[in-house]
Amino acid sequence: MPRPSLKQVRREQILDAYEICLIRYGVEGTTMDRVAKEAGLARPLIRHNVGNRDDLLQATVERFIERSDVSMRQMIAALPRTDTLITLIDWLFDPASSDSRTALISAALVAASANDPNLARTMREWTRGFLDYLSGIIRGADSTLDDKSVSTIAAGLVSLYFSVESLSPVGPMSDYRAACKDAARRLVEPLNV
Amino acid sequence: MPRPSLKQVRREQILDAYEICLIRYGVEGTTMDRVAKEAGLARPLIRHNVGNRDDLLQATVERFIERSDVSMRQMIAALPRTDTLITLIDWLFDPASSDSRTALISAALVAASANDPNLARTMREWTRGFLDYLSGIIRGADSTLDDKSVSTIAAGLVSLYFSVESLSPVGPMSDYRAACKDAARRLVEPLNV
DNA sequence: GAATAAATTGTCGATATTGACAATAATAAA
DNA sequence: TTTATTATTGTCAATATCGACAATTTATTC
Repeated sequence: MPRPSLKQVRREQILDAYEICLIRYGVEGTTMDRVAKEAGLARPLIRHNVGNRDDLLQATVERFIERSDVSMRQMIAALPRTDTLITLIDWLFDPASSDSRTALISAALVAASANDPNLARTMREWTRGFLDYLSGIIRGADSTLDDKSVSTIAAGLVSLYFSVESLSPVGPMSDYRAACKDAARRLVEPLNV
Repeated sequence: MPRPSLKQVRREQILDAYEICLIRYGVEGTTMDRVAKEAGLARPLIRHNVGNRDDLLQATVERFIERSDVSMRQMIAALPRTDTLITLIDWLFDPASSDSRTALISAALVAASANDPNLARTMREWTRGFLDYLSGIIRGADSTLDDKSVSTIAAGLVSLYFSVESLSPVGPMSDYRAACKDAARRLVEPLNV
């Protein structure tokens, strides 16, 4: 009887646009008009389908965490049992398979955490979760490693990866990327891969 | 005869305030009112002493580059001849001596580079300069190193350092900081310090 | 104390942004 | 074809922000 609801479609469409603005203008610089224009929708539709500014941010954060969780599990499932870490490093630092979106969104959210204690807590937990995922991978690749070594390698890989991707707004820096990949390899070199 | 000029004092005061806003709200989220309130001055004084929005950004970028250049040279001059890299790592990752301002400002400027090709070029050059400084330190610490190793270590240290400092808005993560410091040590471990 | 040049304050119009509500158009089922 | 429900558009007032200029105050020098 009713007209079919597009709310879910529109919602994704709007959150996609919000993410792009988030990367380009940051949390405080993202206006409803910019989101609307980016989404190709009228501004009242933003409100109709998602809500006001705060609702947009909250919905984006929730979707971001949900998605990064899913893609992390998928990546873990797709990793081979041998040469696990070498393959992981290839994926993380290959310019073709690289996806700077996650890093750029997290950078914007971390920056905005300075004014938003709740967001700060969320992003702190998200970071810990990311490190935990990586720790699991490393432990699985070399079960003889002690805990300290595991967290050291995990922190090193995360840092190198996010540094490279976060720099993408300034344009391609392929030599820096290659150097970071090499540094990552050196970190895992002494291990039993 | 004329009233003594406070232009230089006010200018520094205003640029300091702008930097704080830049870290908190980003380039697009920093308004003249926020800068004025942060500086404790009336808004027209911002215009009188520095200029409009664009002038503020440009002046801040120039001062940022100038300052980071000076502090980099000072740090190089202050480094000891023995245990150079170990000392450097201690400085970079000691929470007491750490200064997240540089990293947070550069993060904000890099993010804003997505809309501003000129800024992108500037920040790309600044990053290269930062890497070059570090390469020089590393080469000075171990003159037997080949070029590739030097740039690998430099990229690794820069990545680890900026990752740690850029995370500061979410609050202290002392274990992550310690893990990154340990990763940095592992990178320089095989060297003749 | 008067003159001069700068700092400081006051105020304006133009535009941007938000939140909210009303009105209209569209689509599927009965 | 009517009806119900939703999408979409239109419009409004309140506020925020910017750029600009005029008016006033202040401090130094003569």
